[in-house]
Amino acid sequence: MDDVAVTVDVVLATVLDDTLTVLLVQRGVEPFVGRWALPGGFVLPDEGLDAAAMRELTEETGIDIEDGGHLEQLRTYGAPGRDPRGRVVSVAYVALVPRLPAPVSGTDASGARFWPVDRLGRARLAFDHARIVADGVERIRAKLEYTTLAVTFVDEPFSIPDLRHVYEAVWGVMLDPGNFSRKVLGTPGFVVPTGNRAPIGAPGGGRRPVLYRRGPAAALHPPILRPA
Amino acid sequence: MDDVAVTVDVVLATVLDDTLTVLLVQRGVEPFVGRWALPGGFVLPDEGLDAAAMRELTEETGIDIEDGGHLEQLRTYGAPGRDPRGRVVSVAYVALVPRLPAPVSGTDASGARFWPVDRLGRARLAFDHARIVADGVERIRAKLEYTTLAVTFVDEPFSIPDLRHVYEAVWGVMLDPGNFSRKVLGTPGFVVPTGNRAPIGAPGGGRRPVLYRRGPAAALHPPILRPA
DNA sequence: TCAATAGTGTCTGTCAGACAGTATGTG
DNA sequence: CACATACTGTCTGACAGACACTATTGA
Repeated sequence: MDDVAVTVDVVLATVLDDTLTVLLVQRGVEPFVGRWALPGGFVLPDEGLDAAAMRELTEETGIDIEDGGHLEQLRTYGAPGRDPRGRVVSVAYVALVPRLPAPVSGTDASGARFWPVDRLGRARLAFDHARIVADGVERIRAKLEYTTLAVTFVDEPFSIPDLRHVYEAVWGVMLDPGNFSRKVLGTPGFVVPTGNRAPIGAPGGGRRPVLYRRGPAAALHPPILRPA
Repeated sequence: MDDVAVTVDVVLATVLDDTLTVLLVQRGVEPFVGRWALPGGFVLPDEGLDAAAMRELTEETGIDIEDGGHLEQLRTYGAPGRDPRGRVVSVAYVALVPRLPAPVSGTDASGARFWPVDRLGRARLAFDHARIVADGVERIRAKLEYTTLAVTFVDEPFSIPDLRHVYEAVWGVMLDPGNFSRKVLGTPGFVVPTGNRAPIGAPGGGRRPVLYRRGPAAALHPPILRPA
């Protein structure tokens, strides 16, 4: 009755070069040697699921979710046959972090890099990880609508246009700068002003935007909806 | 590494007497003998998670989700110590069904009944099932906003006021009959008219409402939002 | 100077909610 | 008749999206 193994897998997402990307590791062991996969691994006997997700992420990539990041459970994948080694049930997580130092490979992985989510057709992911990534990306896109999670993708301090670039990258659309600015500033607790403006010398010219930090609000009322 | 057991637990909800209720079974075996708990049990070695949820529901209560019901994964609970028998990770599900025949007790359960969700303080649920029920109820309340799931709570054919009573029961609020009717009929594919009206002889008098069946639409654009 | 960007003002169409008014049923 | 319920009409305030306009910067 308990020859079932439980693993965690993490869809770690960030915005790089105005593109939504997820972290994949190249597998160094069987099965699927050399293929790209989500960071993850077996849950230890006395370890909570969230703790396991954070530990595996650190072990395989050197990334610590604690500083400014966000981690939440996505869903659980348990179809028989999804892992050739036997019955493996995987609890998937989604993690969001600001721009990062380059990930480090861990013991079980021979490489790690961020992949743009719209270039994943090339990656030939191991197991059912393509499906898990797709579900995770959709979760992220949906959550930007009615939560303030977008701020976990930017470093402080940030400007309203920085935040807009996050929405544009994640949703793959262009938003009206004026309407977006009004919307964010009209939501109490979304961002708090620092009193400063961006330093002189930014490329392209233009008025220097006001800088903000993350606010205390978590939910968004009213939501910022994706264009139809 | 795999002395972890995987179970499924099901929050089966229905609307009875204009009240949202969930099905609980009284445990007949240790641990927590005599306490109320969610129907559920161990996943079999070659069984998918969804299939396990349906099987356990039928075994413990005699209820088959197939006819007109809805089943979806809720989330996974895996804190160490949540089950005194050892490490047990539980994949929780939410199920919605129309009014039902009385549930039958199964082998592992000495009783089964529907509990109104606002009377669960009395029930002293086993394990962490109080938390799971709370999460499931919140999922249901949220999903009524932007999906057509409410129709899975009513028998066909049904009237717009029937559907409104579902929303009122689940959300615990009163809705404006006129605005609700306009909203539902203005959403293509939510309901399809049968051409009939409710039979003469309903209690309370009043104009006979038009009867409908479930429509093909799953999502709701725009959503029906809970009042603030 | 021109080009680019930040942010405000303003208008318009859509929609939610309040509520009046009409149609149709029971007692 | 009185009364209850179903449903339509209509108004108002909030908001999204389009877009003009001003302010501020680099080249």
